[in-house]
Amino acid sequence: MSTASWMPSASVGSPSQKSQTYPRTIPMTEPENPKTPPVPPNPSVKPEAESPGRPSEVQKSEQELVRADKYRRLIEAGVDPFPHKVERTHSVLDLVDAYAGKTAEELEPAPVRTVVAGRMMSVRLMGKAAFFHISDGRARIQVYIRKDKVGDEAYERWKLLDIGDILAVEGALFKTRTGELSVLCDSFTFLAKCLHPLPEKWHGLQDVEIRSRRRYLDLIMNPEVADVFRLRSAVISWLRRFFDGRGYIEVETPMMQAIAGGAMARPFVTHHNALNMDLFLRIAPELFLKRLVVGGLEKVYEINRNFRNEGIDSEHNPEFTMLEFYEAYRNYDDMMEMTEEIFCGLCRDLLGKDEFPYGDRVISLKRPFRRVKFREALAEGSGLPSEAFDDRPRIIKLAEGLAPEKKPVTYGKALDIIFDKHVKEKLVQPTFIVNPPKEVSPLAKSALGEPAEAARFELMVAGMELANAFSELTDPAEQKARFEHQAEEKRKGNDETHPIDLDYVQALEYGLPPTGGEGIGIDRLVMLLSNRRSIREVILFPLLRPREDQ
RNA sequence: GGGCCGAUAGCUCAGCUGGUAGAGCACCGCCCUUUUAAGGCGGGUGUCGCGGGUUCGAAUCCCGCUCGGCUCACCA
Repeated sequence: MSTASWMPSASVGSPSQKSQTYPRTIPMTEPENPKTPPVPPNPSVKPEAESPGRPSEVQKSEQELVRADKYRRLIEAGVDPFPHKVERTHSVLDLVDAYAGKTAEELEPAPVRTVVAGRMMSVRLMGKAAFFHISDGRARIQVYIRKDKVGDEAYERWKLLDIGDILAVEGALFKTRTGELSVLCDSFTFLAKCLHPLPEKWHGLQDVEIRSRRRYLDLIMNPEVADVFRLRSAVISWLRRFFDGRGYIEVETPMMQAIAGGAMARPFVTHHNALNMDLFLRIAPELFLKRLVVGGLEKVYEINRNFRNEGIDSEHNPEFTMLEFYEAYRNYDDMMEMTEEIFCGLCRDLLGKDEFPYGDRVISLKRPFRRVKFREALAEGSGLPSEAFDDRPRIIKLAEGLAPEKKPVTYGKALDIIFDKHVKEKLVQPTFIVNPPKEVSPLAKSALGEPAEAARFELMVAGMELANAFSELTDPAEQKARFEHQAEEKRKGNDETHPIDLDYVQALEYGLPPTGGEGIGIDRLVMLLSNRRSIREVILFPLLRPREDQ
């Protein structure tokens, strides 16, 4: 939303003019605007507070008109509408942490003076005095304002504030009769007007759509939402410390790529005008990171966005954050060790325990995690005997029955389908699914002694795939053959294939040392640790269709 | 993209087989100087998501659309 046209310009509120009468009537009706809605019949609202001029030409509600009018009266009373700064002595959290535990007797002899600022979240007005709470997002504190303390003029001006307004309060700390830490207000400073009513104090903001579209409102009303994003930030900095401490370097590889490789997914297409070429937003950084390992950067990691042009649901957002890391002279067994260290370390350091709830289950992150071969997991989850998986036509037929729209179904793909349908959701406790079929892993080495299997694992927790790692395929000829096989699959109508990247093959021809690589989906990791069932709860601004009225 | 469900006051929600919309909070007026979901008295502030249709009459029934949720497909 652009700046509201009815807002006073900066000069209007400048200090030199602050004692003058506000020179403009507010709000201004644009005379040529025939859509200006009729004035609602409300005798309590002054006529000049009506006829809104919001750029969107959306009619203001009664409460918005009241707020706009109070704001105008504040400015007319000489209040700077946009002050530059306020010197706080404490954050709200500072005060609560330091003094909430003190008794009235401890506070009284030497009252602590404070200047504290926040958003007014509730008001209890009692004639010549009032209590209200202010919040700065991390904590809230009560303020007691008395007419005989601040003076008649200031008290009347305070009454022009609404729930949602931001102000600074100066005064001394005390405890009320009921024992609540409070600030006895000597004076206050207006800092920002909230021109819209806030959601209800008791139920708050529930509407999932509004919570995502106007995340700021969600954050104002639902403090636990901010906790999720603080946790997300802590997860990412923990991971950076982890890798930095092990001699990894953090790198950034292209977001815009001529060939969208490193995974099998549909990319977004964009266009470069000067080069007159289409480019793809990356679906994975993998092939670039391994080029760096070829170049001698033996330990690299990247935490960044990937973009996949696929469906949206509670586990998928078109842009999502991925950690990928590669270490030379390692294999996937080493990556399994590291994965355990990462998950258990995060849990221990950020949650302070090795168990936590997820939905109606308790997830227990204790080393070592269970390790199950892909085929054994299939047998376990599907109820079929292990030998049944040697009967290839039978397995393909079974998979075709489970997912009739997926053609052609190869043996490897059939195993994948059965896994997704029968096994995945049963894997609640952390489980490494080891050695999936090679043909769905075109960038991984074959498992030692098992040519049909990939030297790869996926970590499943709470039915979600949290990590995916393998011993990287380093043989350029083999890699080229795998790419060509993918292209052949594509010609057969399989749209889940990896594109040929001959430049990457050339990099391999210079020699990629044995390398272990892994990807961890940050969004899902945060979902897990914060007990959120939807990816939209851990992404500040998830993709939504735009709305005209927003 | 398919199926199911939803959209009513600023917010959270009621509203039956069709008869011109209600509650709590918020808001407005009055009273109230230690309240805390403050309290008392008075006031409903609405394009019932949008557009058609049926009907004497539609929030309600039918059709189309928009946005969202769940789910299936796709994907991580």
